[in-house]
Formats: sequence, C-alpha cells, structure tokens
Amino acid sequence: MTAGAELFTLHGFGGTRVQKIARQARANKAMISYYFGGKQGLYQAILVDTFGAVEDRFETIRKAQDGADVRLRRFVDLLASVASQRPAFAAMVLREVLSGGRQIDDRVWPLFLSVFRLVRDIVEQGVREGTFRRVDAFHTHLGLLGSVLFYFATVQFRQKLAAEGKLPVKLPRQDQYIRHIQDLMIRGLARAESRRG
Amino acid sequence: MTAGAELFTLHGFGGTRVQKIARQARANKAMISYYFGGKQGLYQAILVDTFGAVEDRFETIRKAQDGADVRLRRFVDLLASVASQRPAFAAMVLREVLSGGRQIDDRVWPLFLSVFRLVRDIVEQGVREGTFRRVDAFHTHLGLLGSVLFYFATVQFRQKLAAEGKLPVKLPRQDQYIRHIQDLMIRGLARAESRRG
DNA sequence: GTCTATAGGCTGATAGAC
DNA sequence: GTCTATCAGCCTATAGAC
Repeated sequence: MTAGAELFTLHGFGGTRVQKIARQARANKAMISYYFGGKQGLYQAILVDTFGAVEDRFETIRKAQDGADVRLRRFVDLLASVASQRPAFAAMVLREVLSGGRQIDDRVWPLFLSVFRLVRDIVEQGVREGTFRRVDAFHTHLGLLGSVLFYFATVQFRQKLAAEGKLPVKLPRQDQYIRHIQDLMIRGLARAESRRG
Repeated sequence: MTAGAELFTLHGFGGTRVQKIARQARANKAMISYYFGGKQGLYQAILVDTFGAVEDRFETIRKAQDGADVRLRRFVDLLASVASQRPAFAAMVLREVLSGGRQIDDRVWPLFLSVFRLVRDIVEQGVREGTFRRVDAFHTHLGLLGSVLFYFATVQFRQKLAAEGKLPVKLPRQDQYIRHIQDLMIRGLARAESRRG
C-alpha cells in the first residue's frame, strides 16, 4: 500500500501502472486484485487509510481548553505532522479535489467536513474571545489548507529543482515554514487592539 | 486546445484520452498528432500557452511606483485575474508540481521563477520601507501561491458539493476570498508599528 | 488539411496450477 | 494464499485515401 501511495501521488491514478506498484511492493500483480479488488479498490483503500490518520488526532485539540490562537497553532502543527509522516497525504488530497472528488465516498468525505468544522470552531472562538477579527471561517479554512497542503505537495518538486541547481534560494525548512504560516495567520486574523509588538 | 486544457485539468495527463479531446473539440484525433505532435505535444503546448499568459502582465506591477502593500494587493489581483480567466491555470500548475515538474521545460520554468522573484521583490521592498516584518520571501511566496492556487483549483469540487447539497456553507465569492487573502497577508506581514486599527 | 482504418503495444483483470 | 500465463479491450500514433 505504501508503494501504491507513492506512485499514485507522483503519477496520479491514470498515470500509475498496477504492474509497477506490484514490482515496487515486491508483490504480485494478481495479489492487488485479490486483496483490494483491483486498481480502483487499492486507490480507495489508500485514500481511506491516509485520511483516517487525521480524524483521530483532532480530539486533542477539541478537548484542550486553549485560546483560539493556541488552538490554531496546534491545528497547523497537527496538519503538518500528519503531512510529513505521510508523504502521500497532501498530494492525494490535492489530486482528489482537482479531479472533482470523484473517488471521495462516504468513508472519506466526513473527514473533509470535520477539518473544516474544526477551523470554523477555532475562528468563531477567536471572534467570541475578541482576539480575531470577524473573518469568514470558510475563507480562513481555504487559505490555511491551501498554504499547508501546497507546501507539502511540492516538497519533491523543490528537491528535484535544488538537485539540478535551479533553485535560486535555499530549501525551506519545514518547521520554519510552519512557524511562518502560524505567525502569518495569528497576526493576520488578529483584531487591531489585541496585537502585540 | 481549450478542450484539452479542460480534460487534462480534470483527469490529469494519464487519465485523459486523446479521443475525448478530439470529440469535445469537434476535431479529428489525427489532427492532434498533425498539429501538436501527439498527446504530449498538445499537453506541453497548453502548458506554455497557459503560463505565458501571466508573464506579460507582470510589467505593470514592476513599473508602478507603489508601496509594497499596494504591490502585493495588485499581485494577488493579477494572479486571481489570470486564474479566473483561464480555468486550467491553477490546476495545471498544481498537477505539474505534484508530478515533480516532469513536463516543465525551459519554455515554462522561467515563468515559475519570475513569479517568485516578483514576490521576493515586493517582500524586500516592504522590509526596506519598514511596513513589513523581516519575513522569509520564499515562505511568503509558497504560502501566498498555495492559498490562491488552492482556491481556484477547487472551484469545481466545491460546485459539485454544493450541487449535491453537501456543502454546509455558502459558496465563497471569488472577490471576497481574494480580499480576505490580501487583508490576511498585509496584516500578517505588517510590522507592529505600522498597523492600523 | 482532413479523415478513416488499422497497426502495434500496453493495460488491468483473472483463470487455473500449485 | 501466491504466481504464471493469457485474454480481451483499449490506447496512441500513423499510413494512406481524398
């Protein structure tokens, strides 16, 4: 399944050959049909497995009695943690939404929703507490996810460019990028009165 | 070429059938080989055409004698304008970087670079002027492009969800989202002293 | 320039031996 | 459960008629 995730990530569903997945997994082509019910079955199994990894970890953020800004930081940390532990995560989300979510069924869709709900809850909490401006939660959600997913989905691309000497700057470090996004969001969402120096 | 852009956007290179492009363009399959040199030739022609549309419009921003914040707003407007006029733009950029930029040749790569350079120039100008914090230009570039491209690449997905009644909120309006990102960036990058109420 | 017909290769799936 | 052999279908590219 790891092999499949890697190849689907890089070549997309249509561009990936079952033969190659089997070879890379040191398994037999026929076994993929046997265990997953064919190429599509495998793809969806990977989707469910990859996305399922996030859901569980939300509870920690929901339960903790933190301010909205701390919660937001934790959410970004969590997203980054999942995305860096599972290289396929960001790319699979993007590939799916680009394709109109054709393969997103009822096992996967609830996760998309719960990510949005968490962001919305954080934004609404921040507004209630007076630390955030009255921003739109969906706008905030889209902007935040875009920044984070784009970063992780393009890691390979940047590494390739760097290896070819085409990148005019140093490769960004993940922790520094995540910190940048967190600061940008907290400051960007902050109400004027509550801003620090 | 419009038909190709649309289908490549939605299904990716490997998932798109030349036959379908031909049918949708009311043309003949053989003509695609004749004019573009096959499927890959067509794909690259679309890539060059799509990306070329941005480069020209940068000059306006470069020439104008504006402050960094105004320049940043204009840059986001320009990106949004290109992306909404060419529905394939955001999706093709994302699909390419997801695939490790395999089809990005010397006709296309300079554009990627010049987008980054413009963002970097704006950030450095803001720091010089004292309106921006000392943020990393590459971080800023990645975060900004991620937010904007993600929004445009997911328009279809959201429309489909909305049509199925699965979206728990109203569809975001493009101008409002862009405004949100602009405000978020300007405020998020601003130095403490220069912030307004 | 345009189209039809076809070649030639590859793909995903599976029957059936072990 | 695992693997080999094979099939039927599909895909891109192109030769060649008009």
